[in-house]
Amino acid sequence: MGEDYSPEAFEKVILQVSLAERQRLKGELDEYQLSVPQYVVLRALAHVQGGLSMSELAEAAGQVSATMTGIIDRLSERGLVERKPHPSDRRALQVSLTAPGETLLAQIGRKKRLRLQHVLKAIPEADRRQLLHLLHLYLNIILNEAAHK
Amino acid sequence: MGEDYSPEAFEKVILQVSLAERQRLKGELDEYQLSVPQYVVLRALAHVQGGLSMSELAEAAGQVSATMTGIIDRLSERGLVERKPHPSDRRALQVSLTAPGETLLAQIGRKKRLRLQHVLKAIPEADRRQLLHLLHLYLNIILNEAAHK
DNA sequence: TATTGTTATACTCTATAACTATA
DNA sequence: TATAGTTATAGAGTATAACAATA
Repeated sequence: MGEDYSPEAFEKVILQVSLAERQRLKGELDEYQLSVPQYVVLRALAHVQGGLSMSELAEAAGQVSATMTGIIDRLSERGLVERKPHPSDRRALQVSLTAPGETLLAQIGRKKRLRLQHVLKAIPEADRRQLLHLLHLYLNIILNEAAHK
Repeated sequence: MGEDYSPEAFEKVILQVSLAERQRLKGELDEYQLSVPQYVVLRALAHVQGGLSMSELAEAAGQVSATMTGIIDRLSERGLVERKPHPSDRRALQVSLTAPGETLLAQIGRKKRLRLQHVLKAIPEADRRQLLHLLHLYLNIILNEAAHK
């Protein structure tokens, strides 16, 4: 209430939220020795039957495939993901979570959920719903805009 | 309206917004050959009379001072910031924006404002105000939590 | 010819440990 | 002794260009 409403104010708070969330995520992942890009990849692979190709992963993470090679190298050295041949295209690979990868992801999810419940307790229920709704709205707009670039 | 309300849904949308915003920011900064951490530093220095010390900058950007040395090295090679001796403590420095640094920051600000106005047009005015309000609320909670760690 | 993925290369960010100059 | 900042070192992420294998 009483905030200055302007594009500048909006831009500033969005930037701060984005930076603070990433900082916090990095801190949460520290204990698992996972980087943010590695976590993004693990999440992208969750619940995807048959896995994703390297180029699909690169696309999902907003990176170039040469970058993804390195990320998957490190994740697969740790046994969290695996590269399998693509059934019909011999140029391509199918990357998927291993059992330990799924277990780790579930463990991180539980921890994040607990922490978030604690944060959300500080927001009245009606506001929580409203915030979730507006964030979806905002996300759809910026994703749509990004797609049209 | 009608979104699934749950900590999982909340966590997911916050993560997506945070990642998408950073991605977009990176894209916007590309044309100025600035990285996100460099931009964060320039912003931290804006409107700060007399500048900040290396350790204050590191604190503001959530990094260790050895990291900040490199970031400031690159920004000052480009003439966007400068290191001056601290007036009373001969161990410390005062880092501040140069005139070109201020000009560049203002230029980026104009561009970001134009783009954001375009995005915000897609959100009804009442929702914009509400979203801004709720983002401030959320930001205060997570910053507060981070400070108590 | 075009696409999939990797390798080679170069640069930025990141942290830790060791160091210097000063407080 | 403690603090401010840098250097040395190592590793991760990032992009571009060149490449091999396959489509």
